Amino acid sequence: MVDVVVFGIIDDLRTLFIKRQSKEEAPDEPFPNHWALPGGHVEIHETVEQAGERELFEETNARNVFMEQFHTFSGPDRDPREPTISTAFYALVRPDTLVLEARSDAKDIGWFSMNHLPKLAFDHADILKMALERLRDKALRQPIGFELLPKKFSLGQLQSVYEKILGRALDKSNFRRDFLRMGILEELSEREEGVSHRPSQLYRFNKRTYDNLKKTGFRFEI
Amino acid sequence: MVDVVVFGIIDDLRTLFIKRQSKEEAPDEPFPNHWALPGGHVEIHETVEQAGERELFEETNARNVFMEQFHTFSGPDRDPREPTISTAFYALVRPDTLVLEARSDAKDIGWFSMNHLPKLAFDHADILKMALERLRDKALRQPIGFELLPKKFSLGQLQSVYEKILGRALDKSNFRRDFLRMGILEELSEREEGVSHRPSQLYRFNKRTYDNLKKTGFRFEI
DNA sequence: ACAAAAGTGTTTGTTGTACACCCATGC
DNA sequence: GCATGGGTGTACAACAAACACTTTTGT
Repeated sequence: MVDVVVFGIIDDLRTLFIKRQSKEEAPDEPFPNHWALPGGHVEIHETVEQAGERELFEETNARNVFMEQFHTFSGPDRDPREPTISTAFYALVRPDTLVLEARSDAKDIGWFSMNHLPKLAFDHADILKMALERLRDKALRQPIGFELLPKKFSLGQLQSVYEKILGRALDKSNFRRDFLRMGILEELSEREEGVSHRPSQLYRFNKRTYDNLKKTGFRFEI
Repeated sequence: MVDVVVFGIIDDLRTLFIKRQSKEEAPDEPFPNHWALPGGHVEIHETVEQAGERELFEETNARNVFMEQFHTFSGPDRDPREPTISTAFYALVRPDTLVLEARSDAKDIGWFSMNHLPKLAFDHADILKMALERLRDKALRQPIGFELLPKKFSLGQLQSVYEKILGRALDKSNFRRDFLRMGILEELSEREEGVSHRPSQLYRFNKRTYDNLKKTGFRFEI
């Protein structure tokens, strides 16, 4: 099996859950009416990565999304029906680019803020908890903030993303200095428009430069 | 399935492999006479962690060993017989405490230095490569060097372990300063004996202090 | 003029890095 | 006395952290 923790930013950091069917709709299914992570079985010809991507696509119609395996959960009691082994992934998406769609076997689909979670099915609360830990760890060591932003963004937006992931405030001056020093941001000739304050400079992430730097032993770190 | 990469230090950093049977002994088994990682199936009542521990015990008679899950490998072509999904672990042991034992279905068992590896079965070379990456990453952020040393050790031994894990030289003065500053080493009233140079002070790792420090947000780092 | 966020500069203390050097022991 | 690894001290550069300040926009 695979389970996918989908992170996106809508005001704050949120994750995507799917509502399971009621007792009447599916008498044999455990955790009726509970919210659960998107996921499912691995097909015979697939890798677990492919299965994760497929499941995500089925729910969100999103392709080419940042996704990383982080842990495999197992044990005889995870699912009351039978022992299961499930590899868990976290994915980073931009919610505005998705087309959510509750499939036949799901009643509903929705975003939940980390501080207002519903009751979750199975051990999905544990999976979510670990996903968040890993995401935070990752954010400090690899430039993944961009995955949650549009191509063009301001340093203010970028800082905000990192603050939401890490759950703590960052110093503006230091954040900018550090990020610009790395040289992986490309300054565009565009600026923000229509805001009632000084418009911000827009940047984009230069993946090529980052990849080159990585080869030379450079280590991203916040 | 589970696979276990067992690391130990014998002169340099080595890993434990098991020799598969020959074509004559087991005509239907793939990779005859190849060396392979210890591993096997997950029993119905087990977690993958328990399966990893069991497999390790069966080969080495070692219990209570540091072991960590690091990745799940999958895909239809990993095993020529059938698609398999295997969760991989790395373990840290002290080779002198083990009782190696080639089980019925294995011809031989042995330690191999990372720079003199034999031809490996399946995708075990990939698994080993990732295990080493993860081990190095871990070594920089968590005090695991002790797992490869006896209870009592000198700072020189400790530094040597880290150098072997990381594959690069470390500055003696800085290494000592940093480690002692953390306060997780307990100075013993013993010193090294019978060496033809100044005898070294012996220490032991104080896990309780480390756990307390961790709670206060302390982060081990080299 | 004011609010609001963008953007800059500076100061202070801490840490990383690279050395040079002294110490205790066996041979 | 010499070789060997243990153990210490220091100087410089780089960096983290905290904070105050200036700039540019819309209302």
